[in-house]
Amino acid sequence: MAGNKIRNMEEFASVSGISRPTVSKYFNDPGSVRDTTRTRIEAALELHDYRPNIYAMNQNRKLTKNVGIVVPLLSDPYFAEIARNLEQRCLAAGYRPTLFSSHGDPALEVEVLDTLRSLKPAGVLLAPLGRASDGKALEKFCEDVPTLIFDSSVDQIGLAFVGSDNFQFTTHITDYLCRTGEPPCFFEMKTPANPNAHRRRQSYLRAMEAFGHTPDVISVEGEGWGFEEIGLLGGHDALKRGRFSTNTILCSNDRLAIGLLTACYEQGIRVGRGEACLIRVAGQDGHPYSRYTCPPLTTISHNYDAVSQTAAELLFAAIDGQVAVWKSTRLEGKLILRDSA
Amino acid sequence: MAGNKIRNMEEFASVSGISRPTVSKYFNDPGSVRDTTRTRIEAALELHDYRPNIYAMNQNRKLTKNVGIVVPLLSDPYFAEIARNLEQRCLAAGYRPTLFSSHGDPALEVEVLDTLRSLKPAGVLLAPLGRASDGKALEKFCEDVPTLIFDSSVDQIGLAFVGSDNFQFTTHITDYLCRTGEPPCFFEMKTPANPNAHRRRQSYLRAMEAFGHTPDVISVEGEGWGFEEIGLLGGHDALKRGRFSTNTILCSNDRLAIGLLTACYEQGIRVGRGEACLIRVAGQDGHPYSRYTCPPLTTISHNYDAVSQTAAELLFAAIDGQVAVWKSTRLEGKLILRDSA
DNA sequence: TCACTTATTTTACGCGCGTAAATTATTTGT
DNA sequence: ACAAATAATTTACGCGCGTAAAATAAGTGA
Repeated sequence: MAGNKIRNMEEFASVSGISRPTVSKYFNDPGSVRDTTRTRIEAALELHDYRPNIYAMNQNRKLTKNVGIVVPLLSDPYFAEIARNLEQRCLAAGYRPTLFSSHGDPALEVEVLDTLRSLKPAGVLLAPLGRASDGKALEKFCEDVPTLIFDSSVDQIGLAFVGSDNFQFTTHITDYLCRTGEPPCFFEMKTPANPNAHRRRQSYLRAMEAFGHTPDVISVEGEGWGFEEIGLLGGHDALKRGRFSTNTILCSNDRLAIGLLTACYEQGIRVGRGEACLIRVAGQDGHPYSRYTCPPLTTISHNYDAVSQTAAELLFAAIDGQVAVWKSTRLEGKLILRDSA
Repeated sequence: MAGNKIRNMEEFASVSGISRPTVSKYFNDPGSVRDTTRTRIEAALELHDYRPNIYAMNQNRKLTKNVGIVVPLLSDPYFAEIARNLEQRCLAAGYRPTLFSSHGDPALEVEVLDTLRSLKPAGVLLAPLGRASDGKALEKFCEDVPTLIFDSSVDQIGLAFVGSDNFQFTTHITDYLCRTGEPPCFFEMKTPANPNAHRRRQSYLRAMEAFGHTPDVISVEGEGWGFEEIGLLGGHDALKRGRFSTNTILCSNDRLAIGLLTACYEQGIRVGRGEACLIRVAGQDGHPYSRYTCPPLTTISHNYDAVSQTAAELLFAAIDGQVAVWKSTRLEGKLILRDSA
């Protein structure tokens, strides 16, 4: 570990008694050299702690071992969580993940893609901003770089899409709410950034129709990615104006629900399934904070593990040259029953 | 923008009518070439959209334009927020920021530093894990790479430390609580990961003594970085056992408070300053979600902007060769009055 | 043991750019 | 307009490694 200073691969090769090309081969794929050779290299590695210069390494390679992970908003714990999950899978597969956030800004998203391009990544795991994304730029990027789209689907671009089955999400939780009380109203943003929101509204409408109930969609104003604030303000407004036609509210996503719950609290409206409760509120996403709302939020949760595993595996397969036709994988969510509904 | 494919700087230099060394100079610092030259290069840039190969660029440079940003846990919105802030300042200053998270794991923190080292960064903005950090590894890293420590201080390492004045935080909010009601108990983790927690407890004890009250510290069990869960479980336990000697609880941080508020809710204990409220709860940090707890959390907030600005400026100054002796900057927080206390 | 396969070594080149030194061109002050 | 100061060009080398081709060595199976 703490030996002489090794300046380059040449020197390291000589102290390990192996030729430089073989050492180079080892670093590109430790499994590609003979066992005895690998052992000798790793023994030398223990003694001298040398690391190849990544800049020199990547200069002459068409595809590096880099993998870019792009999410719309890293300060949203949902994306932070899935990014962390993906990051570890990349590491485990021998790639070097780099995290990027578009910070909710389409211009930044394009900049991120440009930056990414210059990194010559082996592949990219991209969760687009959605509606606001520069579709042309995304498409062009996907042509140049093996890109797997996750979370929210934008056309049929990239290698494949992996996300959650919004139809199943909303249908399932709507069904639950109908069976256990009054049928739900649907609380959403009027102009949602994310296409999943549209699917959820559609699914709500269809599910309500199928169950023989009259749907009621409350679309609140608000731009951007401050969903809690939008839910809070829109919730206050809707509550004051008596906009909810039943005592049950299904929110388009958990962050909106978090804001709505705060609005309910501030107006002294007790939420939950208990006797003394006036309304029920449910969310969708299984947001890391949904456990800690008051009351704890009933929601339908993404299968974080399955989504990230599927996404990572599809990307790695494509990187390994396994060509496959574009496909969309949508995974089912799991209902998490808590006190809010 | 959409012109012929330029393969390298040589080709780009020829189409722009400038020599390659001058073009190289331009990319390293656009201000270092004559105005007319810069204009011509930028005109050519419009036409051919060439970007230098970053690997070749960085190979021969001792210090790159990279800046590493390391936080203990990116899924904590507090760190996500400050990381975003720092990221944009780096970008604005012409650096290439890269985000890393230690994910609460000391071993990962060391790995991150190793990775960072191989990126030859011009500088690093590092928020250590704290108590659990491998102090030796941090110190060694700081010797090799210009590193500015922020958020939580570990010895006197790196270029400087920038963070919040925990003493002022706790003293200020304790004072507020004492003036407006019963003096607070202090709710904390028994073995906090972060050294700031120790400072806050000390400050609480001192402040209570100064104000002539008897302190009461409730230290709850729990390891790791799942503070909300620790606050929830510890809160339930403490409430059931009547551990709080007054009706006011000051939490060591907002995430703990979020968990405690949920515990209160689940036990039907009304929190706030109103008539019908049994207890008051306050936090510390100004966590992005503190606005959306029920009731909204009174807290003392970091000055995010000032912390990140100071940190960034100190690092950039050091990178520019402005030597300065190690110093610690601790910025005051601002009390945010909401309904919880 | 011999032929065969597979892995390693030797040799050599090039990637794209940083950078230094000497020369030439351009700008600036007066 | 001329000398001085500044900037750009020319030329040339090297960084650390990928990688290809040919030669050699080391394992493998019968």
